[in-house]
Amino acid sequence: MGRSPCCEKVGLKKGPWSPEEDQKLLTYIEHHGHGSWRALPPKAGLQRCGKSCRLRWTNYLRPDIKRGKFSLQEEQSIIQLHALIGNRWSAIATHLPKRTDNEIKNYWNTHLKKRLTKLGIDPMTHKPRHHHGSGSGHAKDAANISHMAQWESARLEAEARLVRESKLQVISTTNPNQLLISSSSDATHQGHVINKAPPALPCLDVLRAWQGTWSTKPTVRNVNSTIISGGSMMSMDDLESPTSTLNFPHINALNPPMQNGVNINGINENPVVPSEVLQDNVNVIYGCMDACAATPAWFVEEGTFNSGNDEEVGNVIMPAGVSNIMMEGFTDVLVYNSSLAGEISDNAGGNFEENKSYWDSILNLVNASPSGSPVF
DNA sequence: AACTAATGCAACCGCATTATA
DNA sequence: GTATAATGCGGTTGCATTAGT
Repeated sequence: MGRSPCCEKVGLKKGPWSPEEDQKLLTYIEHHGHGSWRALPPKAGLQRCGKSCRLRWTNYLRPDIKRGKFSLQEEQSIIQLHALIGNRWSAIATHLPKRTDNEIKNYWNTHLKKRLTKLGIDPMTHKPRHHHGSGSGHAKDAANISHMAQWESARLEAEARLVRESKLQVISTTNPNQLLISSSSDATHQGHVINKAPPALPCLDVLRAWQGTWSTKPTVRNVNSTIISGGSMMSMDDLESPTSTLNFPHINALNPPMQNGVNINGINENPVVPSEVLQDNVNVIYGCMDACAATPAWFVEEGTFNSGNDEEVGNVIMPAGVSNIMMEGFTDVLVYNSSLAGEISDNAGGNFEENKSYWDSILNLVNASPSGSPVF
């Protein structure tokens, strides 16, 4: 609630840290841990406020920090995650090992934002800037709207997840080759087993997963945004986002009734997956979020759901690099039914092919234009 | 060589959120 | 339930360095 008084106290040093100060802080934390940051400075012999010490430690002195040039993959991750969750630097940082939120934020503001701008991409919306006089402007606008809706829906789900996070329980991963998805109401029971293939895609690489999805199932055109989530099914109506301005009437109209929570849970002999949603061989996009992250990020991959064989809801391709820890956050399954896809697509005014092209074009531009290139 | 502009980054500020008494 | 302290987080600033003229 109240704001803590910080560096307003007179006599405390501000500004750049000297090597001596760094050494004092480092030595103290190595021996005692940081404990209460406020209490630390006098104990460590520093004329700094606790906040300044904490910042210096977390952004600079911490031993597990990688410094220096960002790799292409890191750049791509930042762009993708930023497109997905916006300026949530700490959340983005959780997916870039050894990088601090401050460093990522600076890198975005000083490098990536400018690059995207020069490429004609709005760094805030991640969509191409409007070109006047374009003959296909209307179609592109429609595609952009569709794209925005897709990602916004994912983002909304992520935000809604934060709200519900304390209520959700997840997962057991005793066998790395099995997924157990538990409901929030009964996390201690055995989960529903989903056999999975060995990891094949980069962890948290949303776009690559997206691309992989499309390369394997090119005929599917859109998603029925029914979300099966930790024991409760959500429609877009359930999503809580103060920032959202989008509505999805066409999607809501297709959602099945909400009274029965969807539960892909082993304790339930008869999983409450509405038949109109999960039918045999229905396509499934698995949304996977990292439970360790302050903000969830989404893996997107697909498999085929076979309701007739609970032990073999297989052919599921899990994103590569998904560790057991990450799998602990595997709480969500987006389900789409290709038989409904055309209808939704028509209503939405765009389709997945356009979105794929959109992301392909961005990544291709970025890939083709490393930091040193004149285009930047 | 001197000046100016641009750039990069560490650090600060202040609001929001969470923890605790 | 409320007030306060502690911490987290994103936006911004200011300074050092580099590039350009």
